[in-house]
Amino acid sequence: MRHDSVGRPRSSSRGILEDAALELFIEQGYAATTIEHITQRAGVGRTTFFNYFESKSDLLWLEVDAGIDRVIEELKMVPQGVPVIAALREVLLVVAAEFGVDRVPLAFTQGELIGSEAEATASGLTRFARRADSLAGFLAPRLADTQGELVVLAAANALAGAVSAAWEVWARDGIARRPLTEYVADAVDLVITGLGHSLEQ
Amino acid sequence: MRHDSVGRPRSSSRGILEDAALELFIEQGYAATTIEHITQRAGVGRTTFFNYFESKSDLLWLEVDAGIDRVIEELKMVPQGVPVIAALREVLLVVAAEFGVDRVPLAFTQGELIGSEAEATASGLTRFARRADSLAGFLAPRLADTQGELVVLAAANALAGAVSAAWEVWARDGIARRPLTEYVADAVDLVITGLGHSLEQ
DNA sequence: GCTATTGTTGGACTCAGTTCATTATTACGC
DNA sequence: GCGTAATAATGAACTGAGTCCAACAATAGC
Repeated sequence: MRHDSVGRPRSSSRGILEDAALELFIEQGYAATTIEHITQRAGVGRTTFFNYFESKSDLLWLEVDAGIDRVIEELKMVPQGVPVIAALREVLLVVAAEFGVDRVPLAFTQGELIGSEAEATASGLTRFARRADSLAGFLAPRLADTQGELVVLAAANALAGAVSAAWEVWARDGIARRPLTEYVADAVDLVITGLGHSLEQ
Repeated sequence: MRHDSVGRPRSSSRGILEDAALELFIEQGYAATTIEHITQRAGVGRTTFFNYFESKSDLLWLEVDAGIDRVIEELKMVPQGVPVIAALREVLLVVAAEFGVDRVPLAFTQGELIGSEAEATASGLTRFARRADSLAGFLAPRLADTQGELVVLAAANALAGAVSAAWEVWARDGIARRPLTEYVADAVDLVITGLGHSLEQ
């Protein structure tokens, strides 16, 4: 069988587990649903769950994880010598354009059902970290000549924060939401052009 | 209530637990230390631990938590009408100045000992979230007239990301570290003046 | 068909974190 | 001092996530 980039098996069990989990989350909420429930409904053994997901909360962030994967892919293809920030912005927008209303993360749409707010926050932040890491990995070699570690990390964190805010507001805007691209553009440009410039004077 | 060896009463076990935990983390690492170990060494019942801390990982972030508390306090005292971003920057620098080399979070100094990298990341990100929330709480009422939710959240997240990067690099710089204020100033200014301005052309 | 690879499984385990009713300690009014 | 109300400490029993591992099943390639 084939494996994806994270090294996890890819077969039909994954989709079955996702479907079972979604049903149960809607029926009884996230907190009340145990991994055992999910695997029982999916008709597989409990251990199998951990072949496909690292934790229960992974199920809430499938789309965000996919988005981050795509950003990493696209960043790999950016040629050297291109203006760094502009290229990064472009990649973030291109990937955002791939996410329509059918790809809103469960974490946001089922927010009320989750119950354990802390766990949702913590698991969401794991995505923030991965996003920040991916951006730092892109920036570091391209800025190392001129900038120190602090600048690279601060820039990566700030951009990751902006993109996270974009996803969150987009998801929360419900049926009235505009395309994700617009949210990401606004948030990222705020950081790129500067808070001082945009908000004050 | 417990008494120490001299027989003097102690109003709370919190300090004892912190000390016991620090010892054990250094002796055997974070992952290998259970809450039961900590409470045993502290001479206290296991349940008592949860009277003082929400989770084991809280012990890694005591100083960061204190810093966020201080920022929240200071932000409360900022008068209305003051330039928002400038005031915020000032508060972040003032609080950073309170943290000397004796207040480096265990999360960073004992990083190698922690073992469970994922848990350290996740617990650290909980602090990021609280920091972002505190900044958003400050910005929201002051920008609501002119700015939407996205701008407020993106700005808060970006600044929180920058400050987190500052703490991290400061902590990692080891014995050669300069004052935390300098790191925070650089990181925050990067976001305030804009990545485009600072990093490109 | 044979075999190496990859996927699935259950069982036993550790430990964080929760709940709750009970008991110790302290603070305080008198 | 004495009694009492508030607060802190405690143990016991529980839930459930996540890990480890050895056995077993399915499959692809040959």
